Amino acid sequence: MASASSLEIAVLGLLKEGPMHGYEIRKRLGVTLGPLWTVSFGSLYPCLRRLRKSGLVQEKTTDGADRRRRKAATSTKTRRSRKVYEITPEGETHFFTELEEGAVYDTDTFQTRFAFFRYLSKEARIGLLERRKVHLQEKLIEFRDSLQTAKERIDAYTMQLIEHGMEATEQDIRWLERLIDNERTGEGGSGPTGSTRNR
Amino acid sequence: MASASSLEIAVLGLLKEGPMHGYEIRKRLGVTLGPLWTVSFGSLYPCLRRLRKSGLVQEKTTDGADRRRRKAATSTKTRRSRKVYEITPEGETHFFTELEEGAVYDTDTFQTRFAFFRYLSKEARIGLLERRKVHLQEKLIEFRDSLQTAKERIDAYTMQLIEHGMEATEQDIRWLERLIDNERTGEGGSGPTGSTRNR
DNA sequence: GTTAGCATGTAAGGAGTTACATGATTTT
DNA sequence: AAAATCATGTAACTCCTTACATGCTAAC
Repeated sequence: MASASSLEIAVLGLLKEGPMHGYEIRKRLGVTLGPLWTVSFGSLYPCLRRLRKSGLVQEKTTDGADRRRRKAATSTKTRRSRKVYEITPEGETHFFTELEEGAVYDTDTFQTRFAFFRYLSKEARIGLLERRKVHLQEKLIEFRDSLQTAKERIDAYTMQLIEHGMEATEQDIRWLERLIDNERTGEGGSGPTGSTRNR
Repeated sequence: MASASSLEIAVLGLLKEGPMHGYEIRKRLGVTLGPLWTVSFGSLYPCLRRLRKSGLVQEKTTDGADRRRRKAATSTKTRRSRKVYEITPEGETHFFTELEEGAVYDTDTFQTRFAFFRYLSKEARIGLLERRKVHLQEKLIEFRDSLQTAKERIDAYTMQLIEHGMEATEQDIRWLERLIDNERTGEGGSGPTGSTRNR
């Protein structure tokens, strides 16, 4: 069971909220992970097949009436035969393991974990945030070294690029520091922790 | 001649400074495009082959002494047979076309163009910066709509993700505005334009 | 003489995309 | 009846990566 892609994690995390079919998963991805995270069907359906083959999700056995046999359904929308997937116990285990152990070196990977932070303990959340912070600080040092070493040889535009990269990284670090602070003080009002377990 | 990848543009741009072999190109990419831009050889060499087949670069005919025939060279480092590439006139044309017409929707694509801004006219530079700015402003609107539409349904952590995404985008826009301003005022001190044509 | 660094290249594979193919249901 | 939307899936392609294979030259 090789390390899962961000998409696999996101699908598992979404299915934890309840059984869903592919088309719906795609729509919800944009809501849960931010409007910029979109996935094509050509990527999503093969992903679902992989997850099913690994036993991390399964096709839901349509409880009660068999959808396919009904004609002219009673207001319950029938539509085309949809495959509704649900997460398996193995999928849950895998999801939690991946969520905690996930690499923090890649922005996408980190953001995918972050979007499902509500499923982690406060300690695990702080751990991931700290690891991400350390990584960004190392990145910042790389930027500084690069400026130091190449100072004379680099183009003014490259300089702008590097300086802007540093500013963006510094802003990311400040964001992480605020989040860590929020977690530590337990926050008592509109903060993250207990909220939005809306299901 | 399909639209070139960022790597192809970067290689052509680097070769405009003078003939180079693959190993050296890789080292210089990090200097010109910032420390985070690295490419593996497994990606670079096939790219060079593609560029040669398209006639955008050519193997330099070793002027003067033929490297391979010399034994025990006279202090000039011989090393292993290296293939030195140089940009062709077609490559130059292609480079300029791609540089000006390049998409601004993708961060990598834009940054690659930006790193070679010194080869563009002030008007072309301002044009690209403005197009990038418009794109980021549209992205910002997408973020805002997403918050508006999903307000009630989204998790507090997703909210943090979206808000941070917006802050980062706003910072990017301010950076672009500063750059546009610099270009317009023609800047008279340490600004971009005339500097660093150091070769 | 062995290790480190310079130098080029191939093979396999991962993770995504677009375009295509198909078909059901709802709205106009 | 046509068009839009819901719904699933495959095929071909892109662009990158890691791991491997090879070999030269300089330094210890």
